[in-house]
Amino acid sequence: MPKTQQPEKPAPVPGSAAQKRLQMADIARLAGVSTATVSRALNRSPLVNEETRTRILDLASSLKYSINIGAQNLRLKHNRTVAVVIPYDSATRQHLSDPFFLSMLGSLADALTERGFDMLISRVDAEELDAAAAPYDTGRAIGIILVGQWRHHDQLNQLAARHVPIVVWGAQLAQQLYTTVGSDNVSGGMLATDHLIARGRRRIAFFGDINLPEVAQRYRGYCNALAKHGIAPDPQLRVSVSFLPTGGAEAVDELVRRGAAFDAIFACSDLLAMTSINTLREYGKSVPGDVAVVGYDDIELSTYFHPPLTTIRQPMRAAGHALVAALLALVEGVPAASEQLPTELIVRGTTA
Amino acid sequence: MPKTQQPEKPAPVPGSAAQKRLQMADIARLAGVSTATVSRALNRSPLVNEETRTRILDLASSLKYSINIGAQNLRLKHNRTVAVVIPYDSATRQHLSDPFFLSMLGSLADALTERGFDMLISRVDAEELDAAAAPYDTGRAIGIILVGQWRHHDQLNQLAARHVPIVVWGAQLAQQLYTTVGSDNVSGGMLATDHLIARGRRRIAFFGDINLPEVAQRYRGYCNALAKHGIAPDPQLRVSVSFLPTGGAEAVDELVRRGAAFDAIFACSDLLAMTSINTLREYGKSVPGDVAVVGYDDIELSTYFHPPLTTIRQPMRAAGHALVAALLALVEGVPAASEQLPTELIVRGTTA
DNA sequence: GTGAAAGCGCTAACAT
DNA sequence: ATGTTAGCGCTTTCAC
Repeated sequence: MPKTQQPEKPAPVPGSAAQKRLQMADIARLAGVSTATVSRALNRSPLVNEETRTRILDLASSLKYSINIGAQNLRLKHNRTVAVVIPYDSATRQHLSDPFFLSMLGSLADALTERGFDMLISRVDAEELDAAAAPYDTGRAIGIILVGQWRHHDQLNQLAARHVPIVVWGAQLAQQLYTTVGSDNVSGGMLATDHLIARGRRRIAFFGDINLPEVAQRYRGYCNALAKHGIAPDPQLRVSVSFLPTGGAEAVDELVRRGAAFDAIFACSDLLAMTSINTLREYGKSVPGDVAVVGYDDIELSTYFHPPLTTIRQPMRAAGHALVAALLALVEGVPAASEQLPTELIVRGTTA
Repeated sequence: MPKTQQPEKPAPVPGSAAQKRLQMADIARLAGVSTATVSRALNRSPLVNEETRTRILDLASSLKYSINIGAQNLRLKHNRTVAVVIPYDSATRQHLSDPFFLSMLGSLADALTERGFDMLISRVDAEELDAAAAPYDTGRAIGIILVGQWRHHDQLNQLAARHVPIVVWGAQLAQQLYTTVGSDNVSGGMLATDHLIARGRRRIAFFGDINLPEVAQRYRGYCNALAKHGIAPDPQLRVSVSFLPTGGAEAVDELVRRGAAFDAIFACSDLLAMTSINTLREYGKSVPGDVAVVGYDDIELSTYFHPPLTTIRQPMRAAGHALVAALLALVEGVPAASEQLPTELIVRGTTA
């Protein structure tokens, strides 16, 4: 018996790996060489004889042998996994209802795949944000991409101070130790508001929770644009509303309850814009006739909504690539500057 | 020097792990014990002295030490990672535009998290579906959950024949070696169609690509319901259409081009239903007045659409749990039966 | 060109 | 109650 010890129980308990997985030693035995040679052959080392190499490669592929990445990682102290963390609201524990997130996940998956990285997804309670570092702390992932800054600036700073390689999708803030990638929210807010003003609207409502940094910046852009045209922002027209899908109805109801006159809405997400438009309709208001609406994100459905939604596009593909590039820089020890991606106004039917 | 060898270059290359990560030996040294004791303390073994245990635990937590899961997995031959694979259409390489997928990912994330599993996401070319097994083959994951059966029955059977633990979200088919979890599509199709008939509709169009197994089953349900009321399915009313967001417009256009009279539509996804309704509007047709519409999936937006969408709900939470439960059974070597989850008719405005 | 041996960070027999 | 030791599956020096 070449094997020495058999200490652990071999029973296939829940979560245990499969039983009889082929390993390098098996290939070595079958090829009549040592595991060292198999390893070299598999890694295309020039040291191994042409003939031996092909023999081993053929054997491995006909047996569908794949090298065990866990063991390889351990030996190489390598890792090609990135964790993508999505905070969820612990109060509602609701599913991500915004298609924007899916789009972001898709972009990240693409960007990571292109670079040969795997993507580990985890959801963490937004109130326990330092749990976000777990995949890094345990060595599962080389770094963290956090989608959704919420209002947890301080916790994120703490993570960065611990030297957890982390990149956050969100707004760039003062006193920020971590790297963010986001779209230029101020300019997004301005583009939307400028456009509405150019369409002759003056009573422009703002829908969004300005406690969220990104929304606060969009609001700043909104105010800038108003100021540029000598319009004072009317607090009556700012409705604080969550990103939940009920937001649109709540916001329109609130506006009506306040008795505020308005001829336009700038909503901080397309979903919010769409549900707002549906609610406006119930109040007998037409879009864009009575009320022009601009959304944010340019989710795919916006084109197919009725009327097609004017919106601010965030460049999702670029976002995925920028997030990944920044994270990999951090991992290599290169400080990564925060980045603001350009936003773009997409004019469609809701402001025709 | 206690260390023996220093063979590899320590340069932080791309993808390399961070430099100076704390490990068990460090804690052991600082606590003045052996690594075995640290290991035991960390695993709450009753063998270690109360006082020692607390000392070690305190030390570890104050130093923010986390055990290296890769090494632990290797030693334990354990693994608590499940791969979720989402095929994409290689032709369009398009992002998943359907919120249904996000919802599914959310459910899976929840179900896996509850059971203490991590979720690795990968996207594979739908034409290269055996690449789906890679995370399993390389030992990264203990099994695969594939969301989106498409038309790759044979490739899936091959994977199952290789004993890859795999569970597929989709329809149950004949000659199937792999386990599926899906909703009861036949009954879903019947519920939708029965409901439309009960509302007095007789010329019910069917929108969906019946090359997809799930859609084929829904079509069967549709035909059953029609037959039950002595209505012959009119081929003119079946429009084959993809799940892309342009589908609704294309399908309605096609129907109009055919000159087919219709007073209802059963669409195989909510997205399809919504874009169809918008297109109907462009043709001056009212919903539900001229045309009643039933969708499928009950995505969150359906409630907030205008008019709110009547649809067939697939139980997403249950789906996530069922998929995970089936996979874990397979991993333990227990054959897992395919499962059909009940569907439910949700009546809203589009069939009022 | 190939093999023997050491060790990545951890756990569990087996001592003591 | 704790330490010693072997080894999970792999890669790489160092010998031959």
